[in-house]
Amino acid sequence: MEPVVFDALASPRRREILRLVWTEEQTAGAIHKAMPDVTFGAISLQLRQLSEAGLVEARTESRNRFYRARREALGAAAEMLEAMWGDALWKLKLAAELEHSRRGPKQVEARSKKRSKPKREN
Amino acid sequence: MEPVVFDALASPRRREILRLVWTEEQTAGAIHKAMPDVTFGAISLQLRQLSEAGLVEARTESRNRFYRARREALGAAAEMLEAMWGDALWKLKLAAELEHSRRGPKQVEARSKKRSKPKREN
DNA sequence: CTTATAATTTAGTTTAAACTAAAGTGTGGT
DNA sequence: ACCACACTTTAGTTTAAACTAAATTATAAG
Repeated sequence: MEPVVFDALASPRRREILRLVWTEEQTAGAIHKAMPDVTFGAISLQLRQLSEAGLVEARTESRNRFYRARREALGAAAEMLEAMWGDALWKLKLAAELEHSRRGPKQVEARSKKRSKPKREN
Repeated sequence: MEPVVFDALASPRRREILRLVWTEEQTAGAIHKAMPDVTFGAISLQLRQLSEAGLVEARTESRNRFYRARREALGAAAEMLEAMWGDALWKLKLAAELEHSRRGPKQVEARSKKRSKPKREN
């Protein structure tokens, strides 16, 4: 077991991404839609880390990028994760951990929403 | 598997402490002697974290405190750790990770050494 | 060519983890 | 009573991780 795996699994965000791509591949966008409390950029950065740790692999199809877990790279950790997701309270614990591990500036609002035609003054 | 276990194992320092108390109990002092790159206080804090995570237990005997791993609390993680320590390069990787995960002020010298009789001016 | 969509990358911000130094606690020896 | 020893705790410092916002890349479609 490579030490880098421990680092990758230390983050509740990355563990949740792993769960989402555990049994079937998902696009980066779909993963983001499942975790709308952070920006798309944040998800992309975590996907990069998982990828570099060898815990997920990606495939490009037109404009989409599909990710899936490399379960064979996780060894005994796969059992740990599945045991965790089997816990009736895992979702509650995840929420608490995500809250705790937050860093950086808080999101200003529910994200700008790009007012339809602000092109007035130019 | 409790999420707190992933957090505890994320630190190379804590993983190394676990290794030291894996097969036989060790005093806090002995653990510190094995990791003289940090202060006794730093070791004590990490032992507290491991203790609160349920990964070690302690017993007091006169002025000493003996710690040992609670391997039964680690489940599949025990295999992961042993697999890691079986890697021929684990010691090298540990050193790199310890260096990387350092925080806080650098140690001023090789630690004061308390000059024998500085009581001159008073 | 232009615009929209999907995703990545870059630069900058916030926060908790890992530390140090020093003070505190408790036990044992003289 | 005092001091040394073994260890823990507290207060304060440094740093990387996790984020945001914005710029960028790349593909597709009118």
